[in-house]
Amino acid sequence: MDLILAAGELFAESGLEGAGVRAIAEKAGANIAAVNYHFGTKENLYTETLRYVLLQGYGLRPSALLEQEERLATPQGVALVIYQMVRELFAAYYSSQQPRWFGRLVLRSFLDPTPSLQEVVDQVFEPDHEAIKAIIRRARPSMSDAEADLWAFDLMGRVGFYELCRTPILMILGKREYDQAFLDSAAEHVAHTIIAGLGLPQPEETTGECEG
Amino acid sequence: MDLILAAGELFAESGLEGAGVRAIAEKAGANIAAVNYHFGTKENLYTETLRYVLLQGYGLRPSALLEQEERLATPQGVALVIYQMVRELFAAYYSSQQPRWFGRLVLRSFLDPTPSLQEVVDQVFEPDHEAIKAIIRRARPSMSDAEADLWAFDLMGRVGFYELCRTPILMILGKREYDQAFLDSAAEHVAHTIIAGLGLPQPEETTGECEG
DNA sequence: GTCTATAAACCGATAGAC
DNA sequence: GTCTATCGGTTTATAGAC
Repeated sequence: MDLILAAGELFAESGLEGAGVRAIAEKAGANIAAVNYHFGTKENLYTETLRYVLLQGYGLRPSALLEQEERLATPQGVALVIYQMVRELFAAYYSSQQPRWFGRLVLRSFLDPTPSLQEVVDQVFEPDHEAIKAIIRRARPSMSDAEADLWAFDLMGRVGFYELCRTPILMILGKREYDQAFLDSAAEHVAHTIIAGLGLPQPEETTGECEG
Repeated sequence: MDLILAAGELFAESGLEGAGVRAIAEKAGANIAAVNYHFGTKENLYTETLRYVLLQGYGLRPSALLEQEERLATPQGVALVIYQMVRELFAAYYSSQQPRWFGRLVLRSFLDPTPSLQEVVDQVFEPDHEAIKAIIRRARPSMSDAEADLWAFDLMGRVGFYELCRTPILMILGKREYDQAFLDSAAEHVAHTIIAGLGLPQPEETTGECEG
């Protein structure tokens, strides 16, 4: 197993301080000295792991949705794009196809900021944030920049919430792990309330997975 | 300075693994051995710190709002209770009167669960969650239990988001720290959209602008 | 590049004097 | 209850053989 993949899983689980290079090397099937040989320090490995997840791991980029100019011409089209984006964000964070630690590592990078966070924000989060704002502005062109910020934060925050609060949410729900039905209903709820809040018409073909 | 206050600040900043007992004792102006003398182990100190913040530090308990039976009789009253609750939650998490590390420590306790989390969830989060659900049900009595869960998660998640993502949000906004005007507008946005989403009338006496 | 051995520092916990 | 000194273990990082 690659050192970055092993490190990402352990960093996501236990944090930068909690995960040791011994455990990382052992999980990767490599020698302890390999970490130092390839990355120099543990912090460098952490930085590279975060960069890998955000720049290569995630297939989803909301900014790509902006290019669908023709779909954004009508309120129905904007609603569908928002619906699709929320569903894909949930899939990116909670799909069993993605390693489960991707989202958790991203959240940890917010609580334990390293100098590389600025770079990742500039290259990933800021463009995505602007893209979400632009899509929202298609629904309400008169919206102020500050209010568009709040709507965009709203959207991303509600997706990340179910990862951040996974443990207490599962305790409250009395479940052992999220099931697909719950994640589906949560994604539907987020998409539905945002679309309704923006005054857009609800897409009809909801429960399915919109093929465009 | 009290050991718990010093520990809370450092645990919030660096996590359970990142904060050392030496640094905690030094910040508290106490001897290293005092930690072991009063709390036995570092994990016990962490547990007591979390308990202190959640059971005594926060004045706010949404479940207390449930007792205002007469205000919950009308849609206008329910809307006002929700509005007030969101404003108070924002104040509890972001007011300069509260130590800034309160919210951060709570978030960390979700990512690095200890056995004490179950107790805190049972005593604090689960009752508050049920209280929020009950208030929401006053607005939409026919709502299913599962949908009320999602609305309640929604509310809490959007409050906590600005603490969790404080660093990237400030990077995106190009600010150095939250100012009161931004926090006010964020709280207004959350309250406004939830009240509107539940089909309730907006309270008139909102300090902000939103007239929909 | 991969491994062993080890350095140098730090950690939490504690014994024992006061 | 407070302090010093220290124990035993762990950490990251690295030197050097292969």
